Amino acid sequence: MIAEVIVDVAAHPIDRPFDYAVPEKFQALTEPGMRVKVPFGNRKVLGFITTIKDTSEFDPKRLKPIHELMDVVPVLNGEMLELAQWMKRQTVCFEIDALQVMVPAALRAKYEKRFVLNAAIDELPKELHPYFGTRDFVRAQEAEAVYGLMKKEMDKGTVLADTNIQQKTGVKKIRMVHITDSAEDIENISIRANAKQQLKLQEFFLKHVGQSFESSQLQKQAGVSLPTVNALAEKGLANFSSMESYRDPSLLTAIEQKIALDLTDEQQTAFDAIQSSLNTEKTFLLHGITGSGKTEIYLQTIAQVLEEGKEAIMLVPEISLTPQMTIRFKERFGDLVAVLHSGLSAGEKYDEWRKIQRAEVKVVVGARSAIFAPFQNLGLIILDEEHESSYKQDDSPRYHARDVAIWRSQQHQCPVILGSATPSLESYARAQKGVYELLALKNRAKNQPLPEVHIVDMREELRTGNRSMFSVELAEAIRERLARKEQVVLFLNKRGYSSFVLCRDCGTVLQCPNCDISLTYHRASERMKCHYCGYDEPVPTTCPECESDHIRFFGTGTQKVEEELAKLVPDARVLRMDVDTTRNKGAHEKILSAFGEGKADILLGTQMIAKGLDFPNITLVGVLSADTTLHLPDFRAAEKTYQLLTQVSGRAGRDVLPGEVYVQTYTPEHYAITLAKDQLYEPFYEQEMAMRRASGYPPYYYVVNIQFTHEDLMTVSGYAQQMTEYLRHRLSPKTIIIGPSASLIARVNNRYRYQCLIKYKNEPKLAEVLQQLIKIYRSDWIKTGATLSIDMNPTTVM
DNA sequence: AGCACGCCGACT
DNA sequence: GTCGGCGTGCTC
Repeated sequence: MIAEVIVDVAAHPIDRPFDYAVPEKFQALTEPGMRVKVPFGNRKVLGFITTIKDTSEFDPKRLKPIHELMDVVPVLNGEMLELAQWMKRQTVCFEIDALQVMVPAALRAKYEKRFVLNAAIDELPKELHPYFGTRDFVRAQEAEAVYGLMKKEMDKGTVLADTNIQQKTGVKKIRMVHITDSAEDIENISIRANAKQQLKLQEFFLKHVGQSFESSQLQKQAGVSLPTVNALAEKGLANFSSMESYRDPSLLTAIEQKIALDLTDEQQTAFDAIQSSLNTEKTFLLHGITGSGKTEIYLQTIAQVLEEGKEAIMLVPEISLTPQMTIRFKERFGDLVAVLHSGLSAGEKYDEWRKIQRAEVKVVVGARSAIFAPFQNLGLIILDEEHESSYKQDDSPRYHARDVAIWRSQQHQCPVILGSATPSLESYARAQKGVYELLALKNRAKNQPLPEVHIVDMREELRTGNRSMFSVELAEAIRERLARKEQVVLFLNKRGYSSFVLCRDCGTVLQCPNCDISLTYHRASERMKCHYCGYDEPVPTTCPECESDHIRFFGTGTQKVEEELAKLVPDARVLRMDVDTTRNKGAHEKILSAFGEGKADILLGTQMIAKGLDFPNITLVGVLSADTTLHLPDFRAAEKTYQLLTQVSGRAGRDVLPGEVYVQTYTPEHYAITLAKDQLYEPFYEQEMAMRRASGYPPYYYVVNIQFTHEDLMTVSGYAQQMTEYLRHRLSPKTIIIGPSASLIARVNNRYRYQCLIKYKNEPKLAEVLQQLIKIYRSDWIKTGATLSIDMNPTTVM
């Protein structure tokens, strides 16, 4: 028996199956999709079995045996193994990366080098004795000081080098206490009269003869501590066992079950359309304005799917930001829901994943990677806010959850619903062409009017001498809400901005020494940090250039707004939500629920408040600067701006109170802003499509971004130039190749970055040419320390 | 990627 | 003379 294994080494020459002999003792158990420990070269690595076969092309005498099976039940099923190969082709990634991303991080390998004793300890020099202590191994890291001595022993053979492979986190075990079923024994045991605790526990035991408890529960109920339990156990009154358990991440205690709401006519039409296609592979684009009740359609469709005995995946951009979505799912489906989001620990994610694998849950709500939920009988996949860029992973494997969703829907013959108030141009174009079926919700579910949006020309404000961040109109509106005890959301479009330190004398802005980017000020730690390479340093007291002490924190960020706000409305209670205030676990939820309970008048935040905020008392939304995303050098700048403005505006007036929105901008005539005002998606779509057609970007063209990095500027620009020439010669003349040019952030971590862009409509040779390119890179450039990364269908080209 | 093998400079 | 620098070649 031979197993093909994809080993856990991400490198081009290794990116193919290696054959291993399956030892007799494993043969009955071995299956594709299991993780194995295998010898590879002179070390051991983890790998995934992809195929079992009888014969190998490889010289049978040189086949090595599988060292160990890591699983009893495969962690990946056949569908996932096939999906990994598809992802490898589609995203040009290593197969091992595709396999790893499907498995919870807790199961990924942790490698630790060790020295293992291979002789009696007294054969070793005295200096080494303390390192081994009671065990026969020592972690290499702990023995750095005696590396030379160890090496000598290794030459002698008295010490061996080994790699210990462990998964990161395992199954949580809890200790169970089983009380003996003999009341007599309990009564007759002798306990010293002054051992009060033991006597107390004895009494408890008598009341619960023969019963079992979780150790922690027993201690709580009997009012004793663990040593007391141990003492009685030693006397034979109880024994212990360990039981698998799930970690309980739920902050959502005691959720009341709720029943389905009535659908509006529009919702009903959309629901019916989906329902009649439940057993076909079909993609729906559910285009519903903000507040039109898309979630209710999701919930009822899922209910339908569950009734047919199938399972559903619900993707949300980042669930920790939308606790309300989670709550609604739990209200409707209770324990049948698993939740996967970035706020969970590795162990908690693993437990949720196991519930899915064991078919204990039927619905999973989660972020991007939840698309790999190992359901066997998938009946529906939903991507809410399908236009969100977080659905595409920005490092290898650079997959898009939407593409994976559609692939899985073909496997399972089930529909996909892409929901959005502001669909990506790609999706809407596909709907127009009939590739997806378009379902439209044009009215808000509770029939509230759309909020009234005012566009404020900040150039006018400047002309009239208002240099503050708040226009007169917005300031007035804020005061008005405060007087009416209604709530305000202020949105700072922070992209492109950050809190930096500027010298007021010479204009120097503190830069990262390794990257071409300014350092960001972190108030909590009083340090300057680089968001690209992690470099940090203390905040300087004098300017490093001119030594002036007029150097100060220039907070164009939320903190600065908060200060100005305090001057504007001193009595207002302000909650700030940004990366600084949400660093701790559960901080999002806390801030949001505090705001929901009316503990603050104003919520001030960045991108992260644009979504999911659904509170009835919010009647005013202010966008402080709409322009920051608009002028980014990216083909999606207008689309992003339109989406963001629509999303933020949608936070106002979601209940009975009407909403109002103020959008401050220096370019009030831009179509992304004027059309977002009244949520005129289709005109925006038409106009943006015309722009894309003219400039040759998606959805008219497919795009591939190829990036090179090297520590030497001339080398990398040279490679990029050669590569671009190569592509120009190999690809068809209709394909447009842009560049090479320096990336927007031209240096990160002391490495220079160049990129080139391929824009094509039809390029049958593309895959082949890219493989050739990788070959050239592999055979020559990699040796000089260059890196190459290929991003198929990038979401941004900056 | 990691690790061993292999061939040339600065130290006990 | 040896320790150790990193070039290059392989991994079922």
